[in-house]
Amino acid sequence: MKTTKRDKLKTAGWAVGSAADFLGLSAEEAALVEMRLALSQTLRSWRTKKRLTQGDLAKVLRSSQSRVAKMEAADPTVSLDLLMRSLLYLGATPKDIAKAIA
Amino acid sequence: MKTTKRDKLKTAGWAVGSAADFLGLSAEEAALVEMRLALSQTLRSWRTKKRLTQGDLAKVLRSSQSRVAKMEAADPTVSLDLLMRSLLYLGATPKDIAKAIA
DNA sequence: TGCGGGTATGTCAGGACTGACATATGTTGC
DNA sequence: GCAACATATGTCAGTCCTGACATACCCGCA
Repeated sequence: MKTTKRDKLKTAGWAVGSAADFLGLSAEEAALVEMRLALSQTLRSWRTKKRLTQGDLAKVLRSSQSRVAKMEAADPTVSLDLLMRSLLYLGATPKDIAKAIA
Repeated sequence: MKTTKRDKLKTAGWAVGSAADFLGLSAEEAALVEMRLALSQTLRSWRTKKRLTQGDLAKVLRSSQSRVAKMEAADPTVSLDLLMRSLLYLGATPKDIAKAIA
């Protein structure tokens, strides 16, 4: 979790669209980060809309509360795979996911 | 590579839209498979449009020809992460990716 | 103030993914 | 037929991701 502070800094005070490139990130890496961010926010909004706690969602996913927290924090250790799988298990469709990252 | 035959079977004779659920896959798993399929096809079409060989693309990605082949075959051992990263490095945007999976 | 439910952060063993290599299977032009 | 090139398939050691646990932080409430 060594990049946590940077990430918090990054997501803290900035508009979503402009996030994630004032460090030495290539365009591709920046796009990846923004996608991770977009998906994590979408995940949280779907979860809260369903009035589930992170623990509840963890049970659905057969994962753990801490991992859900990391997903929603767009922690660098969570993959896009996991984020997408989680959204699908929350009832989102590929279309919803597409809308989130577009 | 133990599920190779199933995958080949799966992708071989069927229309794209209907693929990937005539085995015991949950809706979520099926959606995941279809996304992998859609991305792999998109990857191939972007690569060929640019007239690159799998080897060329591998060099861009700092990967190997065999992995590129597996990506385009939607091999179960390639992650959505890798597919997306590859598309981005081919010049695709998140919007393009969204369009592919929608 | 202290409690209780919810969320965040750090860590780690084990499993999944990756790049690389070897090799097989096309495919094209001679 | 056979090179030369492109793509496919199998395998494996090293790396990264995952779930789980521990623990800290944050409220709202009594």
